[in-house]
Formats: sequence, structure tokens, C-alpha cells
Amino acid sequence: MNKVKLDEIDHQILDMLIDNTRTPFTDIAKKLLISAGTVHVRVKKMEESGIIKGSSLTLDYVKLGYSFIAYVGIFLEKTHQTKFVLERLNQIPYVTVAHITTGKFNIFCKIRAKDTTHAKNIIFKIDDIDGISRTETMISLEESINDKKRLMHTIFNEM
Amino acid sequence: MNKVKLDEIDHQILDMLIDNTRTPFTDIAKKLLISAGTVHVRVKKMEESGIIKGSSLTLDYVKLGYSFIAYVGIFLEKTHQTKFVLERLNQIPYVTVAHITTGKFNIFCKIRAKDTTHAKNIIFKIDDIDGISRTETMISLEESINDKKRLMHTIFNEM
DNA sequence: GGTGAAACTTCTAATAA
DNA sequence: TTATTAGAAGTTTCACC
Repeated sequence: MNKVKLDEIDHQILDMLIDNTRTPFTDIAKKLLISAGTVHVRVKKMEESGIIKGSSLTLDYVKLGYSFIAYVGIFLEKTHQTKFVLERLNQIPYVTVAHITTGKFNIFCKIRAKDTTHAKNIIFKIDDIDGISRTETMISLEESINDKKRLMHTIFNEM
Repeated sequence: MNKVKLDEIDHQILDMLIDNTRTPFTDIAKKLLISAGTVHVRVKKMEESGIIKGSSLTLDYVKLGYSFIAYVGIFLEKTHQTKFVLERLNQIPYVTVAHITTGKFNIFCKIRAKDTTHAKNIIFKIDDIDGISRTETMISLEESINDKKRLMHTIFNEM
């Protein structure tokens, strides 16, 4: 769980793989003027150290018919029910992320749905979970995701 | 932007690639009892239709020294400033996602920081953006991410 | 649509520096 | 740590179902 040190080469490798995980190591090698073997070894090390946890596809959920995003703030009757409620939330596939939070809400989650009707059903299902006293929904009208590379560059410039 | 139809084979291919984007097509082919050429053609089609938007690495931000997550709800002075404020937020690399929302807040964003001091500075920077009247911070004590495959399976069972 | 095989590219591990 | 290299493995194309 310790903080890991990466050098400029590692950073550049991550930078290219973040954009496209299938970037051939030979391409990376060419660009960085190192050998493909070196790229291979470094990627492996970053995987072993856990810096690289895995890779995943970015799917277009709108094209899959899921264009509705909302956040639901949850108030619990008692905070000792947090774990239980979180488990229940995770059983709903449309709940993509959930956070235990300080501040206004006890739990805070993101849902992805087909449309308003579908979202209503999901929210009703959440409302029904034992221990939840009240929820507050915020519908996303527009989502703007910041480039992952941006944060990474900032992190590396600090190193 | 239309909804795209995928069959069971496409679904299975996505299923394997979601777990690891570098899963060899030959492995996928073997498992699905089709040829590697077919896998290749289908992946290409899903890329062309936009269902697959791209691929990315999952990094361990905690190992990179970024273990702090918070959500910040933003109240604007006037809603016509929304676009402007959103642009400003996107210039802060620590703001990873921002949403224009209905409900309690006008804008709603997620930040990733090193620690509480760092988060404080980021929140102060957000507070300083012209047009923002007030913010409300919710600190994440625990994040629980639902498996991407889960939502995908649900989507496909509906198809 | 899909296949299978050929041609091409990339990966990976061992060796050496 | 990095580079080189060669054999293994994967990808991609294409003629043919």
C-alpha cells in the first residue's frame, strides 16, 4: 500500500497506455528510444507493484440505451447500518459507484439508467432498502469527464 | 447516436475484454469456439460503431499518493454561468468529473486529492471561481465500485 | 455473415552487457 | 538496469465457404 516512485520513462509508458491499452510495446519503444524489452519489463513491474491495477474498455452507454445518470444522496436511520445498506446497493447493477460520506449524506451513489421511468424504479428500489430514511436525487443533465492524463501529468510533475 | 444491437458473441467478447483489454483474440476465439479472425472483425465493428469508445488503464491512485476523494456540490449565482464555471472546473486537474445537475446543486463534481490539506486548497480554488456562490463538500470515507460487467450483463439480458 | 491459413507483427524470456 | 535477439505467440488479411 506504499507510495510508489516512478521515473519519467514509466510515466511516458503509462501516458501512452492510458490512451490505448493495446498500443504495441514496439511503438512505445520507438517513441521513447528504448527497446521493446525494456517497455515490457517496466510494464510488468508496474503491474506487480500494483500501480497498474488492470485495464478496461470504455463503452458508450448511451449507444447501449443507457443515457440517464443521476446521483442519489442517502440518509440512514442509523449509521451502524451503513455496511448493510452498501451491500444492498451493490446488488443493484444500475448503481455503479457508492460512497460512504461525511457531510450532508451518509451514503452517496451514482446510478445509470435507460430513462426517467427506469430511474424512478431504481430510486424506488433504493428507497425500499431497510435502514434508509430518505433519499435525495440529483439528475445529471450533462457529464464532463476530465482527461485521466491530466491528473497523471500533475501527479508526475510533483514527483 | 442510435442504439446499437449486439448479439451474444459480441457480448461475450466485450465481457472478456472488459476484464483485460489485452486478452489475446486467440484466447477469446478458443473460448467462444470461433476463429480469431471473427473476433477481430467483431471488435473492429464495435469500435467503428462507437460501442467501444476506447480502452484505458486502471491505476491505483492510492499508491500514487492520492487517497482522498470528495464530492463538491456547487451553487451558482446565476444558472447562465454554468458553462463558464464548468470550463473552469475542467481546468483543475484534480476535478475528475463534473455534472450539471437538477436538484439540490447546480453543478456537482468529484475531486481526487492527496490529503485533507490538499483537498482544502482545491476546494478553495473552486470557491474562488466567478459565479459560484457556495459549495458543499462531502468527503468519501469509502468507495465501493460496482463491477462493470454486472451492468453489462443486465443490459444484455434485456436485449 | 464465418473460416482457416499465410504473411506479418508483436511479445517475451534468456543472455549478455 | 537496459539492450539484443530469436523463437513463440498473436494479429490481420484474404480467398473461399
